[in-house]
Amino acid sequence: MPTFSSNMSSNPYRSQHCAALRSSQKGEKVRLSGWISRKRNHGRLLFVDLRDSWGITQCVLELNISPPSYIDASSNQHPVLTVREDKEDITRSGVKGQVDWEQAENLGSVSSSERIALLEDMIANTDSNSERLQVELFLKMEKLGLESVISVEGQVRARSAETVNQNLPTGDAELAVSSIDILSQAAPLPIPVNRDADYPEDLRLKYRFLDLRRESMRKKILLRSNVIASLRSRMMKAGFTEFQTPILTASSPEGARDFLVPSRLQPHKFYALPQAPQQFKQLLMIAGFERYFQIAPCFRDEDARSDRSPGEFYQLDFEMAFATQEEIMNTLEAVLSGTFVEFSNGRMVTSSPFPRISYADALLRYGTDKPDLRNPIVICDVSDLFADSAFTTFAHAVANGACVRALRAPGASSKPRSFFDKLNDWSRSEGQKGLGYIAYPKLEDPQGPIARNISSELSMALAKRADIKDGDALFFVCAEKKSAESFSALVRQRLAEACACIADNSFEFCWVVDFPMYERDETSGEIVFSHNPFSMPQGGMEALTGQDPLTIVASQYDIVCNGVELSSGALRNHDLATLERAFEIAGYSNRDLEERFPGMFSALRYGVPPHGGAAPGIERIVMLLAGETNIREITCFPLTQMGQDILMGAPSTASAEQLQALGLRLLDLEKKE
RNA sequence: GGGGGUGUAGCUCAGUUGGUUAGAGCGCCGGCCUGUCACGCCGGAGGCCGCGGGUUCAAGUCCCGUCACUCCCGCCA
Repeated sequence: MPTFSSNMSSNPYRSQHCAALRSSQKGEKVRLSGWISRKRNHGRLLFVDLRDSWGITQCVLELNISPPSYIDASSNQHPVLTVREDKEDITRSGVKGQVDWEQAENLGSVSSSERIALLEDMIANTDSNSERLQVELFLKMEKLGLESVISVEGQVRARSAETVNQNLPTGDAELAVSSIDILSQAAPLPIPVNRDADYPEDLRLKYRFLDLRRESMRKKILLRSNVIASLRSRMMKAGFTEFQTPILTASSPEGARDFLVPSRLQPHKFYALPQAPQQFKQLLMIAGFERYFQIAPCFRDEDARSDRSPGEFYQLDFEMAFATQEEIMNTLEAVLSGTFVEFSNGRMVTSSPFPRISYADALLRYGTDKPDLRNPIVICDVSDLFADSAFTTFAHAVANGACVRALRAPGASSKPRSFFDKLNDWSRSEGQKGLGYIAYPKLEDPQGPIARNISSELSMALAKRADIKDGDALFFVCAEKKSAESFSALVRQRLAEACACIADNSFEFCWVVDFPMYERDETSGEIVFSHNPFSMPQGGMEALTGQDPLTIVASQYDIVCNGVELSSGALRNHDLATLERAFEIAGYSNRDLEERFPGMFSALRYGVPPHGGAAPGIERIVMLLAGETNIREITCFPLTQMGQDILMGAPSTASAEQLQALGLRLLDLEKKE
């Protein structure tokens, strides 16, 4: 909670904020401003929870007035009005004498305007000025809708022991209101603000300014801000300088669809919004700024997912010159681990150094290049063990090039038969031939259809390789390599959930390194860049000229937390000849390179320091720390899945004048129909 | 581009095999209430059942189409 230290003695709205009230201020005169969060009206006692950016203070109004002189003071009725059925008779001037307190309980109701008129009359007939003010004040507050903005003045009171609210920092005090300024009245709310419940996405986005007033949303948005501040200060302490790079620019080498912005001064030409400041940060390296960073907005015109906004997101983009891959990784590791520890709230964070896993190992052991290490299950290859085995289904498949992967399910041997059958059915629904298993209630007593078909030596060998303990079960995925990898990743997740062995209160980091530089495009059969084309291949020019391209690995590294890829990074290919060769392998000529990346192409000829960097996604970091799986929950004003801003009405059509200025014409699609 | 989910009061939701006047909680309006903190109690208003078409004696309910939001695949460091 930030402290509020500015001197407010001259501020007309408040002398302190709503989180600061304490019983030690008893008797002090205080002015507060904020939103009416809740009201509790007891008829002659009214509580108002006043909320500002910092917290909540309970305000109290009381009606503690004696009846006016024309009322029989001995009657126990209070003077806030009830009137007779023959209310037609009642006029402002004629109230006197017609208020019949003896019969009040049997009387009908009056409209609120009548009530106010009567009260006004009563006030006029009241001798006491302070009582008149009390009634006025009470009515004024009573009428205000939730979320109206007011400024109140009053005296601080200590609450009696039994009325202290332990849930509020301000709970031992309250403000006895003596005056109210209505700054802005609120209409009835389309969505409640003072409750935490689920509301339809479109409604929340249409009234995002209300949605953001909710406590849970405030917390997440503030967390985001604090995380960014922490990242920024850690980067600066590590000697990095923040730079701004253009938003209106040319296409960058990331592979996504660009957002285009038409140029007015250059008709029929377009800017692209940056998919990442990749080229600019490399140009800054070449310009001699050796440690660059930026909380960089990035734009990619791709379809949304729950963890991926349609269009824009932020990265902690950084780059270092004269640095080795290890130095870059250590730098980022320190920043991320420090930030995660700072905001972890007691959750475990992997201690440095984070484990390093090769891309090939990751695919073997976890079936994915972004492993969730909270899951203790490790996949192992058992193709060789089954190759000449009596279990012919696997033996034949292995002979035909498939592989068999084994997954240990801790403690699953005691699960009922239906557990194994259901998993088998599921695997078929996922397009697999099945999901075989051996249950090991005791290591030397393997159970199940596969176990009956193979030698006990093989059962033991499998158990040994998979590190089976008494009570575990071992599952087998048998498929062509790529399919075996991706499916065993699903099985690994599913088994962990079934066996409840995922630690959900920790942040498990790892690095994945040695990514392949190239891969074969499955449809065209051609060799294409597997990831970032600007990465330096390990072995440099030698590797590019003397090696099968598909065996070349790049100096590229991903950092992964709980199965979420936070960032990829790389040493960049800073040598023009090597870069040209790298592109040549992927089918690009020097001319292609020069035309697509003229700035980089030119700059690489004038003295380039070896450099590299990475760019962790801000939203992914915040989502992990906030425990959210949906990016809209940590974004102030997100777009819908279809890329619309419901609140602001974007995207919208352009006027004919706007289009004309851009040299464009409206395509009249409607007329086509 | 493809597949799934949802759509009933201002909000959250219930609504049986297709069958009378579509319900509840919250909110709103009115009444009562001096220690609440999701205050409580009583009463009231509020509905194009997303939209369009179809089947039927009869549709919130079944069928077809469509729109919006959403989840996933494709796509995307």
